[in-house]
Amino acid sequence: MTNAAPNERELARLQLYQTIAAIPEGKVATYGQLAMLAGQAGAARWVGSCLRKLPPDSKLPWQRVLRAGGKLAFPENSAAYWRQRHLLESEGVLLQNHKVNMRRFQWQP
DNA sequence: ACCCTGACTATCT
DNA sequence: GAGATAGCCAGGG
Repeated sequence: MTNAAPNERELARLQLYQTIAAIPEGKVATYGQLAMLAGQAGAARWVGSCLRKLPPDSKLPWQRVLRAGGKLAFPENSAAYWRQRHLLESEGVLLQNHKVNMRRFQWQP
């Protein structure tokens, strides 16, 4: 370890993973929401970077993480978009006009 | 230390 | 309601 200070950052990352794992099937959360729950309010982009680093075989329900407006974070023409969309729909999270109705599907811990 | 990038957001046209 | 803009945090070159 190069850091003398105890890694606040890594601790937050673990808490982030833990929080994401707690999102129930059929519900979704936003990047900003998760950042706040992980004690890193305002760090929505940090959440995204953490998810991007996840290994392909991760058990984490990354598909339940959406943008604030209910849209997926990927462009609609990308493979990742449809991968995530199919996963969500198989859990009962439906999309209308390329976005999820947050009023209905957002997780509220 | 500086600059750029990104699985982000809120606000204003 | 769809773009453009400006904040935002953390990483990496």
